[in-house]
Amino acid sequence: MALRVVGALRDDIVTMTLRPGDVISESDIAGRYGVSRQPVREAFIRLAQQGLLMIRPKRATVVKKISPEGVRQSRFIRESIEVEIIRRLAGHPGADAGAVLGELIVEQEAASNANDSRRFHTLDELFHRTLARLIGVEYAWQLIDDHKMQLDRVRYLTLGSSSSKLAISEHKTIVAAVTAGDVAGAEAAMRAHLARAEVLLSQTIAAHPDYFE
Amino acid sequence: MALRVVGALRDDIVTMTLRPGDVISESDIAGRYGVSRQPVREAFIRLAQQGLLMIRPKRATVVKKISPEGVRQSRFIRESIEVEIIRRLAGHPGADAGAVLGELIVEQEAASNANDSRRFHTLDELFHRTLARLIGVEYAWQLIDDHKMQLDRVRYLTLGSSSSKLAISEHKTIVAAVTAGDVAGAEAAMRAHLARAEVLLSQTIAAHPDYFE
DNA sequence: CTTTTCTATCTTGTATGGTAGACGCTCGTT
DNA sequence: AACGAGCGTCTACCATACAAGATAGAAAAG
Repeated sequence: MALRVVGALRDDIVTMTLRPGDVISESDIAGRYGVSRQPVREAFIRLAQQGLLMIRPKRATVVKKISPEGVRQSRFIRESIEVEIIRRLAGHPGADAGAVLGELIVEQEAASNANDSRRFHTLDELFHRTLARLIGVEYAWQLIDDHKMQLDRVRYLTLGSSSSKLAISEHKTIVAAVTAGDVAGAEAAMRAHLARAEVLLSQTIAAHPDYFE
Repeated sequence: MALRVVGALRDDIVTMTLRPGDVISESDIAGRYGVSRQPVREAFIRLAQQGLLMIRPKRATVVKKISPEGVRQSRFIRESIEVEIIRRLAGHPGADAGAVLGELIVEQEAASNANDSRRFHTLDELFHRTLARLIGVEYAWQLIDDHKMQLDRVRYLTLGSSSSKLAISEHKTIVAAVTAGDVAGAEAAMRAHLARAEVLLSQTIAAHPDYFE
């Protein structure tokens, strides 16, 4: 049941129901979920290790503000790994890689046309995860996923401004380069695709400066 | 004081004082360190999140066996990031990069000549961390450090077989390529340097099969 | 002798009480 | 009026007690 608290709190944080800077306490959350303080405490520890909370001994626990530097370095990590993935994939593209990825893009177009940004986000994530799976490093994506929570908070603030058409176009470019075995082209396309998150961050900082440190 | 337990247990695990597969319990560790069960429990949670322990509900807690697949993927992550680091560094080598790294290599040679493998290991780690710092992504190295614990357990099993001379030679090759601005050469040197860990893993699995899953 | 069932014991999980530290407010002093 | 000291209150932290599940071994039945 402590895990339930973890999930609930994490959702509240990434959906900005609990906003950066908000102060919470073990007793507070315990009463809100009808459990004891102990499971809440353990949930706090888990979330603090994931960088979502900041436990201040003897004082209080606050929802961590988003660190622009941290987001920047998370982006660096993601770009490093995804570039390596795409290079290896373009170097040895499996037989069914093009088909599997193409199928995903079709679904993304459907979601985009239906203006279902939530589903598009899920499919976008699945696209990148599939790239990792195709070369047998799905665990690596799991790592990215952990560090992506910070960026997801940013993304949630700018929902609706989803330029899904552009993203789909970039996905197509990537897949084309992969199936053609064009390593350098695939790498460049991936870097361009990921670079768009940079402007997203700048815009969000300007729009919500109090959520950042 | 819970953090003290975390540190002590982590040291015991990476130094193989607590071996993979060993069963421990909260009460056991609590009595051993003269504290209550609660701090120990929180320490277990932290170490479980770091992949060193496996909490089996209502049964027991075991020191996680080393997953060859996990080590392999950790190596993939590390190689991805370090290659990206070295490429950027070779592309824009700072003025003092060569001097700083050269100084570290000198110390490594001293440690190697003195057969101080413990100090050499520290200096080796510092070398790679410095590479990250030189392009402003020290946080990225911190990530590698977390995932490196698994490999450190392997490394501890094969202490003494440290081919430090070879490592130093490879470090020199890397630094030379960086100062020369040779991006491709630096990348190749780094990949070769990291690839040696692969054979280390195979040898260790053969020598201690019961420590792996 | 084999198999099955039940119980004793060990484990983690949860709840609650007490402790020490840090902040903020009030009251006293200058 | 302005500043400082003291006290109340809130916090995370630790210790203890209780509860529930899972296993191992003994005992009983076949």
